[in-house]
Amino acid sequence: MSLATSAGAGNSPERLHSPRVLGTTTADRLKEAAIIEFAERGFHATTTRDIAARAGLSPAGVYVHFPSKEDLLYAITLTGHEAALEMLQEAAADSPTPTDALRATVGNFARWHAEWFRDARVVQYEFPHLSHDHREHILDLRKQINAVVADILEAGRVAGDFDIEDVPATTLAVLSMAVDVCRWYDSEIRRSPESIGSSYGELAVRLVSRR
Amino acid sequence: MSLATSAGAGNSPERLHSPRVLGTTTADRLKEAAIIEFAERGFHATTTRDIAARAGLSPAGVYVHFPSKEDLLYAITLTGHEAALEMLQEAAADSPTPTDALRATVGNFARWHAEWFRDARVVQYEFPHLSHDHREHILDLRKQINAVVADILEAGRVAGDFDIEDVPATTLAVLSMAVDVCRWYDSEIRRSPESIGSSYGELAVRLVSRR
DNA sequence: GTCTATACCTTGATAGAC
DNA sequence: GTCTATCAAGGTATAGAC
Repeated sequence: MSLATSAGAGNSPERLHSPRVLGTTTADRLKEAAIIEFAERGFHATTTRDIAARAGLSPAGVYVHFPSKEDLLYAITLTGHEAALEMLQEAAADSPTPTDALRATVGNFARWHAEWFRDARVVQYEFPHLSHDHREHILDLRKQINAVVADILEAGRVAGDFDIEDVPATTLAVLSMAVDVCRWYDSEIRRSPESIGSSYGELAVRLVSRR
Repeated sequence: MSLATSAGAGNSPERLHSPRVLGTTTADRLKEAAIIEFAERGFHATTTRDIAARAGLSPAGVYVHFPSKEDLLYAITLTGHEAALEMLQEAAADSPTPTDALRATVGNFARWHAEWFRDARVVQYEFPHLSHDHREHILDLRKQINAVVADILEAGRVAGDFDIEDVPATTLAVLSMAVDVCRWYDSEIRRSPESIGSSYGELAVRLVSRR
């Protein structure tokens, strides 16, 4: 599945890039289990016994695949950030104008935060609980994510399409809208991730377009 | 200090309603200490020993004032939600038009999430870790907070000032922008809470105004 | 209301058999 | 690679003196 198809429209029926490969190996099953537990109760409230039980292993079985609980969090966080960044870069590359690029990136970003809300919660809320070195590495990916949108806003401002006072501040506000989706979205919500994505894409365009 | 003065302008130098009374009693000192610890490391990662030490008490001293760690979280969460709701209601009441009301409420809400970012993080991120009964009660306050903004958007839509397709969805998006401020704001950030508030107020107006 | 001392439990992680 | 058994540390909360 190529993102190219969904990037422009923002409402294609196929799922976005999965932030993980599903259940292929035992390590993947452990990541799956840990995502569900971390998202539900937080990193520190989750025990390695919870994770092992959900993955169908004994408590000791976890440590064959990950040296510590924090390494498991890091693996999940890394995969999640890489998936999100890749998705944004593809969406930006496939868009002919800054307006299209903004709609596609913010729309897909919001959609991703709904579709993979458990992964997103771990990515966004458990990030501060990484070890120092792991956090530094992830921070680099976060800056790249920010830069994708900042570059679009700056290009649109220079081209005269956008009316923006402060590009970094507006980047933050626009990403905030999308990130916060994972806080309130869950499986009970009636609206589809595609619908959320397309409306957030439009909101972002509205927020910056010259009138 | 009345909020009436800051509600309209959104950039007055006085601080917004404190979500707590500072250091008056031992219970307040414990709340202060717990806010710092919960905001920094999360509810479950914080030990009652951490809180007691920061408040200058022995580990056992906490239980004279709060029956459990969760009750301490509830007390903080309740005060925080009440302060935020009161602030929004005053800001809305002091505004003559829907546009002014939206600018004032969203602006002050964003400003509050910067100025009291530690309190806000506890309010927003530790909410799921409350006990069932406590969570239900807080949920009621959250619905009232939502309603303040939803009512403003609906009034502006009916009056023809705003161009909104879906009022509940737009309410969510606008509040999301402001709530997410507490995720990235901290004492290192150069921008003042007042400046954040006034620019987020403008962004909200831009997002819904008929052009 | 605050302390010291401690009960009792759960935790992350390891040892060693299979 | 998975298990059972277990450790050492640290957790929340309580008892009882002052």
